[in-house]
This record gives sequence, C-alpha cells and structure tokens, in this order.
Amino acid sequence: MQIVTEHRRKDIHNSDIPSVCAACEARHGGVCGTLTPDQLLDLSRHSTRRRVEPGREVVGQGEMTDSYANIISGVVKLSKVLSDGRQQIVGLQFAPDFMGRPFTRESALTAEAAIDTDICSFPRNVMERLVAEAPGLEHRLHEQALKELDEARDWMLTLGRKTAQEKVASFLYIIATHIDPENGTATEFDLPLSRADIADYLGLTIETVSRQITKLRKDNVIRIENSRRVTVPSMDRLMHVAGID
Amino acid sequence: MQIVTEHRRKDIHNSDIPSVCAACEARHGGVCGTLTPDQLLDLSRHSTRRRVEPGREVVGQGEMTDSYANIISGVVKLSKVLSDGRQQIVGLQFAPDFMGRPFTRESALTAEAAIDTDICSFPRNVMERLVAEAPGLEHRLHEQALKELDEARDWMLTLGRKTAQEKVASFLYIIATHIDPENGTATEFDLPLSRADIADYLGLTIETVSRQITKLRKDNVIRIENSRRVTVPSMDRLMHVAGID
DNA sequence: GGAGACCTTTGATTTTGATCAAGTTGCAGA
DNA sequence: TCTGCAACTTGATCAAAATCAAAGGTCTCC
Repeated sequence: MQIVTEHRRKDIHNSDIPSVCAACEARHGGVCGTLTPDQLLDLSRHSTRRRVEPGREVVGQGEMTDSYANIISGVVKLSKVLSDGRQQIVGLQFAPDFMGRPFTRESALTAEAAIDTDICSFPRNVMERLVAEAPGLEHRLHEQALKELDEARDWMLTLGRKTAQEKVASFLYIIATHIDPENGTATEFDLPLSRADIADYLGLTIETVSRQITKLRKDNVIRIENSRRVTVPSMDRLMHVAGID
Repeated sequence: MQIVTEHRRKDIHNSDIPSVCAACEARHGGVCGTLTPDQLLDLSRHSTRRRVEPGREVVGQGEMTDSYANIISGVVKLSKVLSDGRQQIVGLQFAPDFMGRPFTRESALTAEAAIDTDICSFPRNVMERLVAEAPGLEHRLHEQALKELDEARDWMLTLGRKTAQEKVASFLYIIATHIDPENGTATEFDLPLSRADIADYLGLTIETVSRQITKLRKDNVIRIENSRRVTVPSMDRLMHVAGID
C-alpha cells in the first residue's frame, strides 16, 4: 500500500498552525465540517493522507479497524465473503463519504479501493476523543450511518426482487448519481467497477452482467464507448428500466 | 389500529409524578436507559402505549413519520415495495428495539406488525427535543442505527449470494437468536412470519420457501410441530446449512 | 511488434427457482 | 360438527440466470 503523507502549511483563523489535513481543506462533506478550528487542528496533526490503488485493501474482514477515514476522491467497495469464497459487495462509498465503523474494533467488512482512491485517515483513539468532546461530530457520524442504512435497504430491494436487467440498470443509475457528487447526475462516466465487481454488487455472475449490458446497449438505453465508459442518453429511460418510479 | 393508552401511576425518585411510560418501566434495552429521571418523566407524559395487530401498519412508505417507538413485545417487519407490487422485507425488529428514522420526516419504509405487538410511541418533536438535551440519547440512537446497518449488510450477503436452502436456514437462525432476546438462542419457537412474509424477507416465492422447509425437515435439520412451530435439534447443524461459519 | 495475461463478450447447455395448477390442512364461524 | 376460506404443501412445467466453454479485446512488458 503506497502511503503518501502530505501536510500542507495553511493558516486557520490567523493562528500559527503547523499543518492542516489536506482532506479537510478540500472537503467538508466529510467529517470535518462539524469541528472547531482547534479540533480540526488536533485532527490534522494525526491525519495521514494516502493514495490507495485498486484492489488494495483498506480494512480486512474480521480485522481490527484502527482507523477512520474521509474519502477525498475515488470509490471504495465494502464487501463480505462466505467461507467458500462467494462474495457480496454490500456498499460503495464515494467521495466525500466518511468511512469507519464507530464503537467497535472489529470490522465485519473488507474495504477495498475500486479505482485509485485518495483517503485521509486518522487513528481511532483520536477520533473517539473528538467524538466525546464535540457533540456535533457524533451527530454527523450518526447521519452518515443513517444514510448508509437507507442505501443498504434500498439495495436489499434490488438484490431480492429485481431482475438481472433491472439490477444492472439500477447499478448504472447509482453510479451516474454518485460518481461526481459536485456536479449532480452524470450522463457520461467511467464505471469504477470491473464486470466481476458489478456482479458481486448485484448478486449475479460476470456473464449475466455482460449480457445485460449488451442488451441495454442494443435497446439504446446506454451507449458504450469502451468496456468502462458509458453514456446515458435519457436518465428517465434508465430509471424506468431500473424499476425506479 | 387499536390504540390503548395506558398510563400507570408510579413514583420516580420520590417526586410527585403523574404517570410513567409503561414501556420504560419494563424495558431499558430500548431508548430510555440513557435518560435522566426528569427526562424520562417528560417522555412518559407524551408516550402512548398500544397494541398493534398483525398486518396493521405502523408507518406507511412515503408517509410522514410523526413518531418514534420502543417495541415492548412482538415483531415488526420493515418493508419496501416496487410500483408493480413486488415486495422486500428489509428488516425485522424485535423487542426491545427502538423504531424510527431520526432526522427525517419522510419514511422510505412501511413498518407493520408481524404478530401481536406492543409498542410505546412518542411524538417526533418530544424525541428531538430530548436528543438535543441529552447527548447520551443520540449516542444510543447512533448505536441502534449502526446495529441495523450491520444487520442489513449481513442480510445483503444472504440475499445476493446464498441458495434458497441457505436463505431459509439463515432465516430460521435469525429467528432462533432474536425471538427471545432475554433467554438467548431458542431451540423451539413459533415463527413470527407467514410463508408469504418469509418469502418477502428472503427474495423467494412462497412455494420455494415451503419446499425448502420440507427439505430441512426431511434432512432432520428442523422438526415441525405445525406450520408455525419449529424445533431445532442442533443449532450448529442449522448454522452450517445456513452457510454461517 | 509480439507474447502472454487478464478482462470481456458470446454461445451452448444445465440448473435453480418461478410459475401454473391442484390438493391438503387448519381454523373461524355457523 | 360442518362449511368455507386462507395458509400451506406438493407436483408439473417453464424461464431466468448459472455454468461450462470458447473466442475476442486490450494492455503490459519484453
């Protein structure tokens, strides 16, 4: 895992602060928006920015989770595996989401970068100290948990009750709406996941995913520039095929 | 919806309190354990205890959620439906779980009693006032949300990657471990869900659920007294069939 | 530019679970 | 006790997706 620690010098509120978390400068959709300047400084002293390459594990299933992180750019897959190797992606996290399971050292998930991903991480003990001090921070983490819960439940409907065609369309819709959070829904984008990952996200096989993408292309619901790049001529059409009302 | 408001007279800390929420007397696994006596009193003044019969809706999908509730006894199904009627149960809540989606008026779920269920509910505004006052309460709600998120993600693995046989065994295991939280895992219990509900929880059809239950019976993984009552001779065996390591 | 690895697509066939269709069973109410 | 209905089970058939198999593509590294 390539680690690049980056501390840029910057003043906050005219005080002589030695360094500021690069993530927090860039993103306030993460977890830092709720902190006071002093707390932000405290956090930034312990933060580490690093780039994680695709397939690189951020936190292993069953391992001690010793850190929390903001995603600065990129996409992280959260997955679970059965003992025989069957795998399910149970969540995707996009910038500027916050990652980490508060209040437990045991992670039931594997977190892995899907594409090149920059994260800013801080040690568990620092985070937990700040949570105890800053009531707004726990509220922020709570809202993140509730958002992920809503998303997980939406996805359960997709996994349990949609056809392969609807599942693939639902996946494309999710990507279109999350890949570029600053600019809203994208009509043209690169898929952050391989066919194998898409299959693991949808509870399908690679072959079924491929066939359904081909069918969507033939039905003019999407256009395919190359295997990763997709264009959506009509988002309404895609949503309709996805079974989203 | 049959509503029985029940306020029992009881003293707390020797003060002259008019009434106490019956739920809070009985259960501290809910949300009340974190409150001070004064807050508990405040909450109890606004609480309503009622019995909800099976099939009765607690909160409709897309409706305004105007209350929070502790489940005193019983089981509540949380479900989502597609416009064409396909339905997925996205969560089961057992006593003494807390129900309600903080910080939003819009519920994306339908909450419905699966069996006779006693709940103790309080208005949204009272709850939100208490959350603002009592930091421990938000922490308690946060932990509940994280627990539900962990459960949802576990279930996603089941929905996406397990066979019908494993799904049914997983369901039976969930019931065995949750139906009587005070006494741990039960080896003999009544299913709180009909075959149709089980199918909606597992993303299967009624017929498939029935066949798999028959198969589990023939394989001596479970015994069936009647269509609702189940005995599990070996929990290890059941877990193994469920694909739980 | 070519070899090899990996990812993706496509085709043929099989399997799992869905669908269609009767029957049972159990239970509430006459 | 009988009747009628809803819930459940079982059987036959069908269809969607999995599996098995074989090509294409694309990319990296010589």
